[in-house]
Amino acid sequence: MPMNKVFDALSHPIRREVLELLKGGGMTAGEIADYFPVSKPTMSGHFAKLKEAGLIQGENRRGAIVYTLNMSTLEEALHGFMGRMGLAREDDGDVPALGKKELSE
Amino acid sequence: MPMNKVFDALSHPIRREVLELLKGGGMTAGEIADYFPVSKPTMSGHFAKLKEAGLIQGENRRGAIVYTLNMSTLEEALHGFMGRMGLAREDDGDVPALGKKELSE
DNA sequence: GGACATTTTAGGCAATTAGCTAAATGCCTA
DNA sequence: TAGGCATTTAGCTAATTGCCTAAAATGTCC
Repeated sequence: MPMNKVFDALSHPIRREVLELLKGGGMTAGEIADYFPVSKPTMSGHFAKLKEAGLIQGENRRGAIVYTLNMSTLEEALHGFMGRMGLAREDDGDVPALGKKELSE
Repeated sequence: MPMNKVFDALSHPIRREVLELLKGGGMTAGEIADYFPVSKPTMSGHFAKLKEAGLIQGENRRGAIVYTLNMSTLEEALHGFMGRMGLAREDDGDVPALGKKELSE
């Protein structure tokens, strides 16, 4: 998934909080919406943006839509950017962007 | 620094690329601007947003302004969000957000 | 102090975003 | 199939964003 859309989706605090909420498991659109002080249509727009970025997906379940987190997309974008910034995870081993020569000058 | 402003600043690809560029050391506003296909005033606006988020700082040096990266702000925001999402770094040890009881059900 | 280079501010414009209410759609269940 | 609940779409408004050019500020150096 394009990193641009992921970071765009992450730029709104409500959308970040939705992801955090879904960490605990799938929730219906209405359940999620009840956590936030905005209208359901507004929340629907936030869901659309998160879905477009590949961060969540919706599934029809008995008349309601259950949204679930797509952790791998988030992980990929975040780790991708951190890697490019030299903020790699410890188990990644080395720092390919900066070799010995550049470090010593 | 407020995480909201950091993620807002990170939402534009040019601003993320500026950070990446500054990884290699301080650069003047003009030098940075030359890397991007937009006008200098537009870049100045991007710098302002990065500065407001605490991601960079500017210093006067012989008639030019040298911007430098503030890695700790980026690290704090990114690790903070990842921690809340359960995407902790490997050396963080455990996963405080989900204990044994919740895992087994 | 004056000319020059660098960067930001001002002002303007088109597009996008975030929010709302009201209406339409989807989908169960009786 | 009709009613009802859940969700999205439509249509609107206000505010913000991102970009531009032109002008102003800031600071250097002669």
